[in-house]
Amino acid sequence: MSSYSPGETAEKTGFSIDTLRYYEKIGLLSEVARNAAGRRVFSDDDLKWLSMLRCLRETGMPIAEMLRYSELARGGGETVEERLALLQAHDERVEEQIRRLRTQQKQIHWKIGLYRDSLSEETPASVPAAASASA
Amino acid sequence: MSSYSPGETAEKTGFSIDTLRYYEKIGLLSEVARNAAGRRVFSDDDLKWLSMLRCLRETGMPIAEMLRYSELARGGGETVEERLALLQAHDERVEEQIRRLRTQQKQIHWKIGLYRDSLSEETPASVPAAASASA
DNA sequence: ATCGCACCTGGAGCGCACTCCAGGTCAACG
DNA sequence: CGTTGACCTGGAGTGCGCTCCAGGTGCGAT
Repeated sequence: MSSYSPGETAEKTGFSIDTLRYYEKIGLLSEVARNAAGRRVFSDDDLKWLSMLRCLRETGMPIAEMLRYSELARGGGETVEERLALLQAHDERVEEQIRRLRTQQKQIHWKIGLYRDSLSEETPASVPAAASASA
Repeated sequence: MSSYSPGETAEKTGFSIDTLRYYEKIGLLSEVARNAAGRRVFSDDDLKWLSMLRCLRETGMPIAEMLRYSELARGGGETVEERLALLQAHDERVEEQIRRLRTQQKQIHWKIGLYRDSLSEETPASVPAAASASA
């Protein structure tokens, strides 16, 4: 197997058909092949590329930068250094993102702790041990 | 000290003055105090609340849900359970977010590795050992 | 007195990343 | 031969979260 209808591609990549068309239109996807009827035919390479796009997208890379990356990727071997630099910069942002999430998660955990405490202080007189018994 | 001008507040919280006004308008900030001239005067409590909002926002909680949380917070002690549940649910999403980022980061690292390899294969004839020597 | 400045208001505008729509084509199925 | 369904196009619309703007006010410094 090596070619996929738009529907299959949407299903496999998690992008909607509309998004696939949109990505092609703005140049993230460089001229997808067509069959006799003018319908898109995605290749295995397209799927691989889409999976890379998905990864970049979900880690928060803006479309403009993915576009830059796509252009480089089309540019052949001379652009490898620049692509490397771009990915490394992005990787650092992802790292930073994770660090921040963890820091903020601590704040959330602390708040959750406060709420837990305030709930356990509230029980003494009110409920005669209704719900929540053992762990 | 215990009261802050809009400008100070913006500086300390990282929200723009416009955003502070917007948050008050939509109800994330419940009637900020005013001085004689009608200008906002933020309290220490406001700053604490804003820091919580910032934390939720940056971990990806949509405004609609922060709104729900704000309403609960205004609702007094009876809403503690619900606030707890809300934060716990959010915490799980944050956890999931971190997991996904890490997974995707692996894909990025792998790609970076490919680029590194393809660069080191390119050197043999060209450069006579210019940059990058040890380590 | 008047200037500059930080702030006020209501409402319009923006950037991003899609998402939806109307109207049309083609292939296959009954 | 008619209908269905997946797909096509260009372009308009959407949702989110701000951000900007015009026009105005009050206060301290010159």
